[in-house]
Formats: sequence, structure tokens, C-alpha cells
Amino acid sequence: MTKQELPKAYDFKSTEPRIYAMWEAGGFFQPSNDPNKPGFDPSIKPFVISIPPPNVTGELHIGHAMFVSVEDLMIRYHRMKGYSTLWVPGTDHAGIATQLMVERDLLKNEEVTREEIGREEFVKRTWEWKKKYGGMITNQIRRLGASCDWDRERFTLDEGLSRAVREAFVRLYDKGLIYRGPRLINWSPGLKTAVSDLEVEYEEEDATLYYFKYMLKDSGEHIPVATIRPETILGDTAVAVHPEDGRFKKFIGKTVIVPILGREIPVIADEYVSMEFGTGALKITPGHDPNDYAIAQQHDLPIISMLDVEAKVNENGGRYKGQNRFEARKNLWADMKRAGLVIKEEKYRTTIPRSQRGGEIIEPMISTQWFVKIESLAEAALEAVKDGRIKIVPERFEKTYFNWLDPSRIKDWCISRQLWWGHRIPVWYCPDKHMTVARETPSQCATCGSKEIRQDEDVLDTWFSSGLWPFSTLGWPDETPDYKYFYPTSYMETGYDILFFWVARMIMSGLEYTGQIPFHTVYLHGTIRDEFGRRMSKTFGNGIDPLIVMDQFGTDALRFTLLVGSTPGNDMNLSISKVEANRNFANKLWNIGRFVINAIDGLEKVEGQKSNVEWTLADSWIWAKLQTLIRDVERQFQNFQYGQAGQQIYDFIWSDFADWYVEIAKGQMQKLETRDQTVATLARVFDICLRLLHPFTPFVTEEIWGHLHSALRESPISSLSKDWPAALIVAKFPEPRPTESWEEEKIADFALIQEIVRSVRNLRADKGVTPSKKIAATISAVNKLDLVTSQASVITSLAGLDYSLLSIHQSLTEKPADSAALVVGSVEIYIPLAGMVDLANDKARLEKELKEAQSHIDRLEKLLSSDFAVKAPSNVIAKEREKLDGYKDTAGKLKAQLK
RNA sequence: GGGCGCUUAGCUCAGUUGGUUAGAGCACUUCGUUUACACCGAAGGGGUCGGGGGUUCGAGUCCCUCAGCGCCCA
Repeated sequence: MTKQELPKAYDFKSTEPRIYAMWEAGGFFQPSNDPNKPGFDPSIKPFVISIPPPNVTGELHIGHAMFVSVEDLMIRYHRMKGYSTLWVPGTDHAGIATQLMVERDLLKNEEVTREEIGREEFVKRTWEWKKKYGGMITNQIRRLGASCDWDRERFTLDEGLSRAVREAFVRLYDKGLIYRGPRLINWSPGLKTAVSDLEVEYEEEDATLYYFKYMLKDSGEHIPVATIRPETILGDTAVAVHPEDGRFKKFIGKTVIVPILGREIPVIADEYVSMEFGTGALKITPGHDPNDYAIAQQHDLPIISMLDVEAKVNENGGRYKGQNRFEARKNLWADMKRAGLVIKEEKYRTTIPRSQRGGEIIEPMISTQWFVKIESLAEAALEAVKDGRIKIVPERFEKTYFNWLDPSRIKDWCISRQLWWGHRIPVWYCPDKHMTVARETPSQCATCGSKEIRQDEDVLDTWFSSGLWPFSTLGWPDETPDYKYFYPTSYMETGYDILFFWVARMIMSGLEYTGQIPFHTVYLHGTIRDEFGRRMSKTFGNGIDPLIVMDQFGTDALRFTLLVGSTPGNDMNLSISKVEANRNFANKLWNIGRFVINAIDGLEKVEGQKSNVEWTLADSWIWAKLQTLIRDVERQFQNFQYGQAGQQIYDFIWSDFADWYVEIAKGQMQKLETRDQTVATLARVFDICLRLLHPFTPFVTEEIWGHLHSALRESPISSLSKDWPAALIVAKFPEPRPTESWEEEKIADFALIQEIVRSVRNLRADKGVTPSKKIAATISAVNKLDLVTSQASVITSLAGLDYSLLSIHQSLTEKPADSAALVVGSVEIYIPLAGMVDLANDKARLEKELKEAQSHIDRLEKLLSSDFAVKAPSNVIAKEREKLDGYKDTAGKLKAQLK
């Protein structure tokens, strides 16, 4: 019967790995209703989330901790609610990031470049790299307590998912929604690949505006032109002016000479040119500027590419060939200066396009790439949110979503990348340039039968495969049992920063390929910043490493902090002191558990003992408060108010349960007649607390619940746990029940007792009475006589009164001498403090209280004599009247005291 | 230029159908070794909710406007 004593402090370090292993071994992460297993019941509702796949070779950062915490909360809640729950884990290959990482490693350790070892060898090395480090991130996600079904883990380059990518590509191609051709795209010279519009960031920076002369052919006249990028002069094919511009009208149709190169180009008129900006004349470089490109298209101008893949000047740049863009700028400008073509330079602020990865300046370039025609896909995706089939939380992001997907504005998606790590485009070419687009790798050209075929060198944008994630992970394009049962998924939870990158593309892909929405709810969380609201960055060194935080304070503390400290769609400032406070909460919970378990262990089986007596006020009160909590939490979960839910559970456990009920229970347990039911109440309430809290802090709750369970099993009140499952993770989540009529009264009664206790404690603290000193008291309870009498021992023990020196009366004929008086509504408490404090001084205290009560009375009387009394709802008025009566009671008693 | 968000206690933040002199954690003050917990307990100080205007019996909560900060799109 003797139990092993639980340690005084919760040891998360030894607990977390053990509990996680228990869950995993127990198969609790798998759906309770599995379509691949016998006994499958298709009528049971599934709840499904596909994980936002982290970079396979990445390392855990605070953003991962955030999404894992939120998703695990959603999953655990639904699992406990009885859904057949599936959380599909996995990683993506992160083309550019991974390739860069491996390249860097090769250069460092073997001093070779990927070009030197060749594509085949490089891809082999990258796979080796993935095998070596690919498990790191998933193990770190495990540390966060993620209850995903690891048996269903996927990787975007898996055979199955690769098949899905080919299927998707071929289908789009067959529908004419994929095309290939030369277009002006965003080129990353460092990475030597195209990137999509979304992968370019624009920021205002200091730059220089260069003014120079475009000389007219066969004339001494010139047109002054200003540019941010003089080197692109080498690619100019026109000079444009506004058709109405009096200064330049006469030059329209004439020819000007490209500086240094001597090329002849026309002067054209276009209303796009702003007469106010710069000189009013615009040089047109269609090969290296999107706006110029558009103008060139309209005017049928030639397009000259003057940079190569590394952004070095090519053969079109004459003597500057081989120089990079910045050298060329400097040199060309110097040469122009010598030639007398320079007018001036000016400081200028302008937006510079930079690569999202690495930050180098993006070069607009003409390049042959693969594109997805986005318009029809966008339209369908737009409709799905507009008509409510998909809901975005918080709702305001729907507007952002609509704006981006606007079919009149959205641009085609460049999906090809000049990388080696990724899904190679499933297109093959024969020497006659016939294209073969196929799901299965072909052995010959589909047009001419030539065996000499070569696959397209490019790979697909990683987001192309991530866009298929919600269904490719479930087996699509095959109609697998998983796909049929679990698709469409339920929630898509991710950061708002990838609403376009990923969420919108998943919706487009889902609708296009599966004909269904991929999920019905999108929940977006914000970005985690440091405690001063600064974006975390490696260079700044203000990043918070979740692994270190977990080592210090435990996983539960970190999770609870992230969940309770954030609101949907809003950024959150994370501070370590909050995590520490939540570590303390875990410890508090642990110690409440120790107390409850000790109480259970202390019960002895007594034959024929009558244990079912009336509930005490405290029993009723804690139960009523618990029911309120359950109702609140349920409502918050329905509204995605997870932070509020967590906060309320925290407050209930700490403030109501631990500070009040547990303290009262100590007294109730000393009396034989209330002992069993008190322990039972402790156990029942605590059990429900643990269930409510489990989705937030799974480890500590599971651990204590296990101890609670085994303690109960061997106790006289074992019937309480008779239908508990083997582990908390699969226990039933508490269901709200309708309010019962007795609840309100018990809560109000108990509130009075709390007030009485507080006022005595207050007086004691105020007068410096030693906490250990038990003091006498006389109470005049008036209409609360029965209540106060029944709660005498509660008041006594919590307020430090001496029970043998406590007397309770309906009313007193005369007030006790040499006593301080406390007034709580109609109840008066007299504490004989003669000799301990100066009673004369006590008058000031009473006067202060009276003044306060009087100000309330004035305010409420004014309120109740205003329009409020006729226009406000009756229950609100009644509430205020009640308050007024209370203050009047108090004030009356205080006045009497002061006489 | 368009859109969105934020501005509440010294600090970091809650406060979602408007209900009545605002809550938490940390920090601060005083007291405390009552066998669950000092990763604790008790008591306390501290804000009128960015400025202005409006709607309403009633606004931190709705509307307008101004200011500052931040984000997204162009």
C-alpha cells in the first residue's frame, strides 16, 4: 500500500522522453479508425491535419515550435473528442536551401564545386546528406511532443510524391495550363536560377540617379536621360518620351546613339513616361526591366540581353564583356564622363529587388522557363473562400487572399528552377526538338520514335510539390483507402507569411487535381519576435533557440507560453521570463498532483462506512466553477481562442482549485464524515483539469494523470477511474453540460465566505499580526447566519482564527469592546485586538472604507435614476440594484461602527 | 499609392455578439520555514485603456478623424 514518494519538483528532463516513447509505442498517434485495418467504420468522422513540411535538412527554430504547438493542440483536442485523428508528418526537399548547404559542405571539406563532380554525383551526395541529417528536424519535432503518425511520414522527393508531381505536371500540360518560353523573369545570379515573383523582396534603399546625354544622330543635340542603372545602357533599344512633352516632341521618330557602343536606336513616344520624373525621358532596356519590357512589346522593339547567367556583361556589351554588373556600371560611367556625356549624379531613394534567400540583387532577365497559367486556377481558389467552403482564421486574411488571387492582377507562375536537387521536369527532347511529356520515363520520342532523348535539365519549384501536400501525402493520384477516408483534410495551420506561397497554391492545386477543397479551415498564426518585438535574426543574435528553452524549462512550459501568449494571426513577442513562469505552472500542477495522490493513498478501506454525505459548500462551489470552466473552454476552442482557453484553465487550477479548494479540502479530510467525498472531489476535479490542459501541456499532464490513475485504482474510491483508458492522451475531453439551477447560488455563497476570509487576512496583514497567531472573532451574520455558521471551520482555518474563540450570532446587542470591526455586506466581524494594536487608529481605516462604499452608492444611485433604469435590460439593472444594496448594507454598518 | 494590424499597469501581453470606476505574468512593497509546492503562500501599491470627435441609457469593446509604430501588395 505504501506508494513511492513523488519528488518535490517536477523533473521534465527524465519525464518527457519516457512519456513520448510510451505514446509512440502505444500506437496512440495513429488514427483510432484506420481505413487500412479490419473493423474500419467509415461513418466515424476523421480529423486531419497535414503538417507544414519543414526543410528536411533544417534545424528547429521558434517558428517550428509555434506551429507544432498549435497543431498538436488541435490534434490532441480532437483526438480526445473522439474523432479518428490523423496528423501527417513529413519534410520537404527545399531545393535551393538544401542544394546550397551541400555545395557549401563540398567546398569546405573536399574543395570541389558541384559542377566539378557533376550532376549525378551531386544528387547522390545530396541524398546521402539527407539520409544523414534528415532525421534531425523530425526528432526535434518529436521533442515538442508532436503526436503525429510517424508511420505515415512523407518526404516530397519520395517515390510516391514524385509520382504525384509528375501526374500533376502532365495533367496541367495536357490541359494547356503549362507552357514554356522566353520571358522576362527574376534571375538570381548567385544561385544561377530563376525564382518566382514571390521570392523577390523589395526594399527602399539609397541609390544614385545618373543623368546623362543621349546624343541625336547627326546633330549636336541631345536628350537628357536619368537612370538608376547606367550599365543597362548597353542593352537599350529605345529612348521614350511622353507624346505631349513639348521639350522632346521634336525628337520623336529620330534616332539617338547608344553611348560608347554607338548603336543606333529610335526615340519613341509613350504615355507611360512621366514628364515629371527625372528628365522626362526614359531609356528603354527591355531585356532587364519589367516596365521597359512591357513598352518594348507594344512598340515591337528588339530585346537585347546584355548579361549572362552570372550577371556579367556578355558579348552584347562590347568592351565591357566579362565585367560584372557593378564593375560595368563604374567603368561605363567613367568612359561616358570622358566622352562628355555625363550631366550629373544625384542621391536617390528607390526600391531594390533582392532575393528572399541571400539578399543579392535580383536581375530581371529574358530566359526560357516553364510557367503555369494561373488565371483559371486562381479563379477557382478565390471562389472556394468567397463561397465559404474554406474559412480563413482570422477572417481579415481573406481580404489579403482575395487581393492576391485577383485574376486580373495575378501573374503566371514560373515553376522551373535551374537547380539539381528537386523534381526534374518530366519532359524529354529528341534531336529534332520534339517534346515528350510523360508520367513514366519514356524510352523514345513520342513524335519521331528517336531513342536519343534527353530530359529537361530543370527541376520544379519546391512549392509546386508542396502545393500537392495535403493529398499527395495520402496517396494521390491513387484512390487509396487513406485518400478516400482522410481527404479532404480538416485544418491547415501555418504562418500568415506563407499564405500565398503555400496555402493559396494548395487550394489551387487541390481544386484542380482532386476537384475538392484540400481543407475546410485555414488557421494562421503570427511571427514570433523577441521580447522587444524585434524580428529574430541570426546576424542580430537575438534568436531564441527552442531547444535551449526546452532544456531549461521543459517542453510544456515553452508550448504553454506560445499557445497562451499568442492570438490568431498576430505576431507575438516571446520572453524567457514567461517561459519560466509557465515552468513554474507545470511544477504547481505537479505538486497539486502530489497532494491529491497522497490524499488518495491516505484513504483506508472501512467496511460499511457511510461515505455519501451532502456536499459541502466548497465541494459544490468548485464543481460549479469547473462546469463554468468547461463551458468556457469549449466555446473558446470552437472560436479558435486557444490562448484564452489556456489562460482560463491556468487561472482555475491555480486560483480556484489550489488556493481555495485544496486548502479547504485539508480541513474536510480531517473529518471522517467528509473525508472520502473530499478526496473523491479532489480526484475528479483534478482529473478534469488534467484533461482540459492536456492539449496544451501534454507531458506533465500525462505523467501526473498516470500517477493519479494508479493511485485511484488501488484505493477505496477506485470506481472513479473504472472507465479511464490506459493513457490521458486518449481520455475523453470534458463535455460541457447545461447550467444547473443550484450553481449560481453556491458560487455567490462561496464568494461571501471568500470575502470574509480576505477581509480578516487583510486586517491581520495591515495590523502586523503574526500569521501563526490564532485569533478570536465574533461575527454578526444577520441574514447569512446559516451560511456563516456552516462555514465556520472553513473561515477559521483560512483566516487563522481560533475556533474555540469564535462566536457567531444573528445580531449583537452591543458591539464587543476593544475590537476592530470588519464589514462585508451585512456581515460584521469583530476581532479583539486590544493590546495588539492601537484601536484609535482603526477609525481611519473604517472611514476610508466608508468613503469608498459611499462613492459607489452615489454612482449607482445616479445610474439607477438615469435612463439606464428604463432602457437597459432588466437583468443588468437587477445586477446593479443588488450591488447598490450591498454597498448600502456595508455603509450602514460602517457608519454605526464609527458612532 | 492601396490594404491590414498594433498603440491597455514600469516591462511583455489578454480582454470576439458594447453592460459599467479594466485582468495576467514578470518587476515592485510588506509578511511568512501551517508536512502539495519558496519553481511557494498571504496581503498590497500601480493603468481610465495613443489624441480628438461621434453613436448609445452605457464604449477598452462600434463609427469618424488625427498621430506614432509595424506588416503586406503595388
